[in-house]
Amino acid sequence: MNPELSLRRNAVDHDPALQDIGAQIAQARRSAGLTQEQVANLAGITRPRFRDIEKGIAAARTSTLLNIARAVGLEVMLIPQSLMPAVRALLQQSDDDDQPAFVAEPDEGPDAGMG
Amino acid sequence: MNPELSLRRNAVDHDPALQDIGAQIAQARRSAGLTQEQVANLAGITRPRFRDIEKGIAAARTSTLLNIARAVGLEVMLIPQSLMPAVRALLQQSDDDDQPAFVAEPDEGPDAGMG
DNA sequence: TGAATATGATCTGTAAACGGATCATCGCTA
DNA sequence: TAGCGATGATCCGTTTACAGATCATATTCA
Repeated sequence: MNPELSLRRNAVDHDPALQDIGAQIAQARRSAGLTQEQVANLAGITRPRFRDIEKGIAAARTSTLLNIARAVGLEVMLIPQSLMPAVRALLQQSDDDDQPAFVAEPDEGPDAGMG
Repeated sequence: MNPELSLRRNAVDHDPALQDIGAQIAQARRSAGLTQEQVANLAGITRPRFRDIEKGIAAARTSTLLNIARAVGLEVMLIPQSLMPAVRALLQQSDDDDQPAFVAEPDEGPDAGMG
């Protein structure tokens, strides 16, 4: 009774940390130009399962997470909490050089932008 | 037959990447001065289960891995493979700072060193 | 229009990560 | 020697990440 008081994790109770990891995987997958099915095959799981993981619905096993990360060009690393700011700065910095300040649009007239 | 040719993952076939993660967790746990039981409680699992994970025998769920990492002062991060050398350099550097170039020995005379 | 592709979603079974209990072994200290 | 804490290890039952199949919903393109 009183399911609100239960400590049990329901299927609806999605961990935000899992969703965050799923979002990072999804972004890396799109950056790599891969479909869900391709990554699922590379990681040795099925597409429905990979979808659940990308959505943060399911908590993949560590071995599966390693395979997925590598398939999309990422690596799972355990970082001391004290070094997280430095690592974040490193990631942020490389993100900044990745993209120029404004992106060249392939198919719009010269007066289409920034109206 | 020819078990070497089989693609199947047996229970005996322990993934070295899992063992590596387990070793990192064990080292961080000892650095934090925590017992297996303490970390297991902090992570919300039982001690036998945590032992399996630390040994690399079992592949913890991602949610469990996150809880364990935080319990021992670590964080799970997804790093682009291209940035791994930089991150490794960062970890190596802070490891070097942790320990002075030579360790003061508690019980040796002044003429004992660098003979 | 329709075909092809990518993604969302649900179903039935199975394998493995979980809880909980139990016992053994090792190292340390009184 | 006995006692205690930490770790190694195995048992059974439950939960859930998995496989595999199926159907629906865009979206794109001929």
